[in-house]
This record gives sequence, C-alpha cells and structure tokens, in this order.
Amino acid sequence: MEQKKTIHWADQTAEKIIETWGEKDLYTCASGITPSGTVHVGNFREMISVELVVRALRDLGKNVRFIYSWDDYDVFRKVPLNMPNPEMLEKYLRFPITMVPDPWGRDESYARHHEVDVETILPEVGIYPEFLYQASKYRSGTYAQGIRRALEMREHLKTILDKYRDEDHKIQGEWWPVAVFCSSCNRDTTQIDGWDGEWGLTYHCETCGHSETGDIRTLKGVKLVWRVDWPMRWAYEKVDFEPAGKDHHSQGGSFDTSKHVVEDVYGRKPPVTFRYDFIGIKGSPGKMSSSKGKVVDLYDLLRVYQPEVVRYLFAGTRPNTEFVISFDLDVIKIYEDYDRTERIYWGVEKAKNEDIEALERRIYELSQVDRVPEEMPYQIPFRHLCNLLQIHLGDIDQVIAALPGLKPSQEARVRRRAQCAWYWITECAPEDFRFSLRRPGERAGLSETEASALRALRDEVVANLEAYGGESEVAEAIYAVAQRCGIEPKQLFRASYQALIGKDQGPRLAGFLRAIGKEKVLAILEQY
RNA sequence: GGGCCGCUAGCUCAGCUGGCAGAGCAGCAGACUCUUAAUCUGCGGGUCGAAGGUUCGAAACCUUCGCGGCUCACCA
Repeated sequence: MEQKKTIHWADQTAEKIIETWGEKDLYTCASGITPSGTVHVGNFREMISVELVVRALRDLGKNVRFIYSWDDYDVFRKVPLNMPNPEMLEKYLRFPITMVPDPWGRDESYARHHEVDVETILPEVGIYPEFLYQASKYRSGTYAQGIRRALEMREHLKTILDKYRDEDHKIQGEWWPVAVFCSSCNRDTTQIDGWDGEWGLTYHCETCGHSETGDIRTLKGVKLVWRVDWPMRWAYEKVDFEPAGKDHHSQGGSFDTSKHVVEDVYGRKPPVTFRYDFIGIKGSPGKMSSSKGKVVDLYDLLRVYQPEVVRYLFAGTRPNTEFVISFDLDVIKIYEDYDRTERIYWGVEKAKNEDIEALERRIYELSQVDRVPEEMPYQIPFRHLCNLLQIHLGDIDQVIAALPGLKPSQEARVRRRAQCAWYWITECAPEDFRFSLRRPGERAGLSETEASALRALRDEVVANLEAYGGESEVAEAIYAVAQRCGIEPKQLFRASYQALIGKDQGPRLAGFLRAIGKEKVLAILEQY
C-alpha cells in the first residue's frame, strides 16, 4: 500500500499538507461561506472538497479538525431573487445577516435559516464539520486581540492591499482594517473616527447619526474587513488547509493578499490550498423549481442522486475542473458509471488497467457516506428501477419485495435509489420515458388484425411467460407470433404498448412483460 | 492592464513526477424480424492550438505567440 503512488487528488492534497506542515498532533482543515442566500451546489463543492481531504488525512492516520465557518456577520448587501417577502428584507439591507429576520419565520434569523438548512442535510452525505459562527465569535470579543493587532499594523496592511492595485485604484485617504455595525441602528454605514492606540475605537453612523467610543473587547459591532478577517482566522484557528473558489484565487485576489497578511501581521504560514472551479447545471431539478432565481442546492441533488452518488460526482472529479450536474437523461449514465465503479471495487468487473482500478477503488471508498459496506450492495440499474416503479405506480415497497435475491441488509440503499428514481421519473425525466400501466378494463383502440395478434401474444407467450429461459427467448416468441399472424412486428409492438400503457413505444417488450408479471399482463389483456 | 484555466478523434473529455496518442458517445461494417439514447461483434478516425527550445525521447518541461473562458483591481 505504501509503495503505491498516490493517484487521487484528495490523497495528493493530504500528502502536500503533511509535507508542508510536517508531522503534527492535529491538522486543521477549514471551509466556510457567507449564508447570504441559499447555499447552493457551488458552495457545496467547497465543503465536500475539504471533507474528502479530511478523510484522506484520517486515512493516513492523522488527527484532523474539520471546521466550517459561517460568515454570518457579513453585511446583507442585496436581496436574492428567490427569497420570499422581499419588501420586508429590503428594510434590513446593510444589517449583519444574522440580525435580518427569517422571511420564512422558521428560524431566529435570515442567516440562521440558511445555516440550519445546510446543517440538517450534511450528515446525509457523511459530512460532519465543527461549525463556527462568526457573528457570535466577533460579538463575544473572541477576536479582540486580532483586531487590535490589525489596527496596530494598519499602515502595513494598507501597503499589502495596495500592492496589487494599479495607480487608479490605490486606497484613497484614510483606511481602517475594521468595519463597525452601528450599535444604535445595526447598519454598517459607519465611519471610523479614531483609535486610541489600545482598545478604544470611535465611530459615527451616517444613517442614524449615532456616535460612540467603545472598547474593542466589548463593542459587539466591530469586525475586520474581509481581507484581514480571513488571515486573522487562519492564524487564530491554526488552519493548515483551506481551498477557495476561483474568485479568490488569482493574483491580487483575496487569497493572495491574505497570504501576505497572515505572514506579515499574524506570523503564520498560509494554509495549503487549491482552487475549485464552478459547477454547471444541466436539465431541471424538478417541475416546481423553474421559478426565477432558483438556485440548485444539496436538497435538489439528493432528490435525484442517492448520497453515495452525490459524493461520487465530486470525488470523481478534480476540483479545479468545471463540470455540470445533470438532471436530464445523463442521470441514468451517472448511476451506471457509479455502479461500474462499484463492480470494479468489488472485483466483479475488471478495470482497463491497474492504475485505473486503483483510482476507481479509491473513488468508491471516498464516495461512501460512512465506510464501505461489508458486502457488495445490491445492484439494480436505475433505468430498470424506473420501469419497475412505473409498473407499480410508485409503490416502492412492492418493487422491493419483488426483487430477487435482495438481502435485508442491502435494502436501505435500494430503497433510497428507488426514491430517487421515482422522483426523477415524475419530476425530471423527459415525457418519452414516462408511462403508466392501463387498468384492467381499459381498452385501446386497435384494429381487428392487431387485436387478434395481441390475443395470440397473450395466449401463447404471456400465458407461458415463466417457461422461457431468458429475455431473448421471450423476444423470439414475440416475433414468432407476429409472423404467424401475418403482422409486422413493429405493428404488434405498437399494439402491445397501446394495450399496456396507451403509447406507441415503451421499454423493451420482452423484459417489460416479465417485469410487469404474467398475472398483471393477462388481466390487462383479458378483454381483447 | 495583471493573473488563472483551457485548447488532444466529429462531440465530451482522460492522459499532470517525459517512454509506442486513449476512452465514452457519434460514424462505418456486420448480426439479432428489435422498441426506451436497443443490444452484440468488428473497423476507421488525431500535425495533441502554432512556432521555437531542453532531451536519446515531449501531448506532457521551458519561451514566445494565437484563440476561448474565467478572475482581480469596489465589496465579501
């Protein structure tokens, strides 16, 4: 195992972390975002990227702290399009998001609402970070020392930030590394008037006119500006690894300036990092979600993809490449890919070569919510599952009960997949893919030739359905019937589909008949 | 203006410590009386964006250029 070269990016990153920081008792991996709106799949990429690296480190026997910062002391800058009650929210612009009311009225604040959504769902994909809440950290004076340090280094900070700005964009006039939410009106529309060289900070508010001199250690509204805040927290939490989106990762971007700030001002090396790219969406995550401003979040993903497959999407893709998450026909292919990876892991299928096999195995491990199960999970192709569910009108229990050889220990995953399949077929799949079985008694409008061929099919083939060895034998029998009745096979197929599901086409008939089951088919075809 | 990423088969991409250019899909041929991207078998297909350089050897490393995208300089 040790001899093998590391091929997965998460393991490579873990090695780089150890190489950079040396052997430590505890490695800290950080992630965080501002819950200023729905936390979408793009944000999720950061969380899962960190989580995968955390796992890789732990797999190397390391002790790891995985922190997740909610930057809920940021300003509420604009009302996102997909929010309810925008008029109410409008009134709270310039407030810290943690002091904006929850427009759904469920949680104690706007920020908290988004946080709760994420914290509730993350365990489903096996992500368990330690959450840190920046609003409460700041308001409790936790960072007072760091703030004071920034004030002391004010001129140097200004130099660092100016380094990447061209002449037209140099910081003009007085600059402070801190911003203040007014104690009176809660807005950040304040100006700093002075600092006494120790803990005293004076400001006034341009909105309400409030003016005050407070102690940094107790003045709840003080916070560092972003480009100082981030590096201060790296030092405070001793962060060894934190990735960032491409918006942060460019020369002069916030990661770049933060790197200098953490070294010069807070005396610590910058964390190991990498850049993750954006995620695109293909297809629609549901009929109801086409409204304007809809952003795709983890809930949407989990309605269509079982948790292992969600992880697989991210574990199987290098973070610095852009990729799309599909809700259209590609979903079937993604599931097939996952199943193939699973078969390779369990040695049921051969990979092209050893390198690919090793990579696939690792991707599979990292895709598991918890650990790899003790036995190979029951595999049922997503497409087939969609058909079975439609035959049984979405009754998952019935479908599961009829699966041959399914062990109780394997049931949970199949059930989860079935839930996804049913959601997908009813909400996302193209119309061509959907069907529902006719009820006994319903009759399709068929010509007499078609009806008589159908009768022959019913009496000769369907009546003996279990006698056939395999699907292809059933198929052959169907063709034999067509020939004997002097009807084009195509026409017989059409008639069969019309009789069964009221459409001209459907799933491959031989397998379809078996999937529906002899009794049911006979019941539907009885009246012809 | 600075920086980052990409440019490989018709399409989507893999190939990233340099060692014979790969996969999926599409295409073509054949098979199955074949429907829900039907299935199986076989085949063809690339100046690796361009030019230089390093090297026994470059798609890969270096330099320059072209094209496309993103990003920063206001705020997080």
